[in-house]
Amino acid sequence: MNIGEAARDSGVSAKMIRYYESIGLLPRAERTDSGYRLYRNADVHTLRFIRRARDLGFSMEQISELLALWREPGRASADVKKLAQTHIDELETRAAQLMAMSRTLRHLAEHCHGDQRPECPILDDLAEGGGSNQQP
Amino acid sequence: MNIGEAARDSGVSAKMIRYYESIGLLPRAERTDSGYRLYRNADVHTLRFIRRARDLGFSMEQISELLALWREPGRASADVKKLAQTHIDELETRAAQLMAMSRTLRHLAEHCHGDQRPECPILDDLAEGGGSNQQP
DNA sequence: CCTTGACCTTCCCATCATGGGAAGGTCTAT
DNA sequence: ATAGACCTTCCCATGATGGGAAGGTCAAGG
Repeated sequence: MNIGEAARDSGVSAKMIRYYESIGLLPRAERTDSGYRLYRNADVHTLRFIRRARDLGFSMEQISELLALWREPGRASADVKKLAQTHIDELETRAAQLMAMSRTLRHLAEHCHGDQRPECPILDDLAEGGGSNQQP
Repeated sequence: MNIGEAARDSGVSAKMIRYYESIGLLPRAERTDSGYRLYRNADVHTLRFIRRARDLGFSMEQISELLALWREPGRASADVKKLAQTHIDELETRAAQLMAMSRTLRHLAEHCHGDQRPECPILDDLAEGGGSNQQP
């Protein structure tokens, strides 16, 4: 099948398929005589793997490692789990940072009248810097 | 003062100060005869405002609006609050997405032995796609 | 046989906020 | 006068993705 069909079947855009090939995440695709890339069902399978890993927030580099482990029959599940755990920790760290920002902002917004008057603790905090809001 | 001192005093790198000027977030700085940018305490104040807003995750565009409101004595606090609320919602949405990814991955990792054996539910899920994990 | 439209190719540009670094000018203290 | 710290502008890179242009290919229908 051509790249368009592979894209539709996998949920990965044709643009991204080419990009993944260009950065070496995917092997160079076979080509027709006229230069069109050719894909088989196994390739679509791989593309779906990549899309799901992206949906779980893995970086391209991590996905590259996941693909290598996936293709290696003798892998140790410990290696996969370690990779996953690293990513879980990162996701939770990032989520915690966002929540901390949100919490700070919510506290400020609570005390903002939100009417026609100009007084606003949100701007006051930004201007005067009530101190760091990123707790140690 | 020169840009380096303004950078140290505000916590915004010299590189970023020039960038903010280039995108119009800051007015063009005064210059010495030899072309050096000149800053006053009020400018450092503004830079700190920007840095704090960045620390709270606001985008440059939002910061631009916040600065405009800050400088406008007749602003309505409602406008500030609305901007903040939009951002709070976005932060919480993003945090929730990260947490959803983390939760899915944690569940998969729980069932992964994490030893020398190759069987691994994490890879299985990526390969077979236990279905969407992003709830509707 | 030729046209049309859908598809493919490569190449370049843009995002967002930030940093790195090069090449070259300026300032200050010795 | 010279060293060293500082400044200037300009270009490039990030990560993952999309947009779009210019041009080649293919299948179907007249």
